[in-house]
Amino acid sequence: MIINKNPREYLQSYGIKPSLQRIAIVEYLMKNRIHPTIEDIYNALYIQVPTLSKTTVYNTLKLFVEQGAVLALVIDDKNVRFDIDTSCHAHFQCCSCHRIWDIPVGNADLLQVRQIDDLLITESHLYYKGYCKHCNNKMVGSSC
Amino acid sequence: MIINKNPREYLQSYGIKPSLQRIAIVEYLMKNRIHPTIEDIYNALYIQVPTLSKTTVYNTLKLFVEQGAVLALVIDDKNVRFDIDTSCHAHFQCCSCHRIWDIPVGNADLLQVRQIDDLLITESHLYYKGYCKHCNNKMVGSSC
DNA sequence: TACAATTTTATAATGATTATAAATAAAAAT
DNA sequence: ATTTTTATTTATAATCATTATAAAATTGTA
Repeated sequence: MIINKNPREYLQSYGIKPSLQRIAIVEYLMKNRIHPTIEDIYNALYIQVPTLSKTTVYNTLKLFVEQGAVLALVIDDKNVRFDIDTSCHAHFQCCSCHRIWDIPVGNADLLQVRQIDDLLITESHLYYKGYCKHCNNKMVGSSC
Repeated sequence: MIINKNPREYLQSYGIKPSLQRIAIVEYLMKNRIHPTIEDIYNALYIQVPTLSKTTVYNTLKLFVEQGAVLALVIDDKNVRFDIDTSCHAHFQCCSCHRIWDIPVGNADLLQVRQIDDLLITESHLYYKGYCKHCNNKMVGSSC
């Protein structure tokens, strides 16, 4: 799935009707590949979409995830993060600044959605935790 | 690290002073390899340790995780799960019944704690989501 | 225009987790 | 053994992400 597509078409390709709010949200996800929280998205958009409500952000992301247009990342125990890049890659979260980065996976075999035992697997997630360059240098306090 | 060890020695080997409550909790984790939540642990133990408080379960698990005696699993967005098996393995969570199982990893390379770019990696987690045999047969509703 | 369906919104409710500070227990010192 | 100090446990309240609910606004359609 190409991400540098116009937001409207992107939504439609996943069977999602493109409303003003939905377009603003995908657009934000396309341009800000920081694995944002609901809060991040809301804070960034309520200026340009003044009527926006946080409930709408929750509802919209739930819809996007259900339709497969966005991936929900459960890595941080504090907040769910969202990733519009649904292609095969891993993540790294810094225990100190809590930012999340994409990590390419060399051998993607382990992440291939496949049959294991009697389990029907629909998603695979690989993530690392540790300290980013900045926080490791500064020796800033942990919280993982 | 051997898990079939007596709880007291296990705690001591991680530099944790073995109190009554702490022993009850590791013992529970050793005998019930179901990746329990705080709630699960509390519900199972407050009968045999009547003074037990949920705050203690939170505090204790936090200590165990900090000392490396137990692994915190962030897979389910609802609750953190705990695993006393800190050896290299993956997990599977059923989107319907929310149970979590251990999955062996064939090639553990991806999960090896190592240096990537400028990142200092301290933990790796691989997990799958989908439907277990029981829920897939019964076609029970999702919630992932 | 009027009707129906969808989407958005504000508000309240839920529920996991953390903060706080008092109570208890254990260890050390006298 | 008794006091003093430290560590641990506990009850309670606070926080904060997420969900539920129902009303309001918007869109599509006859």
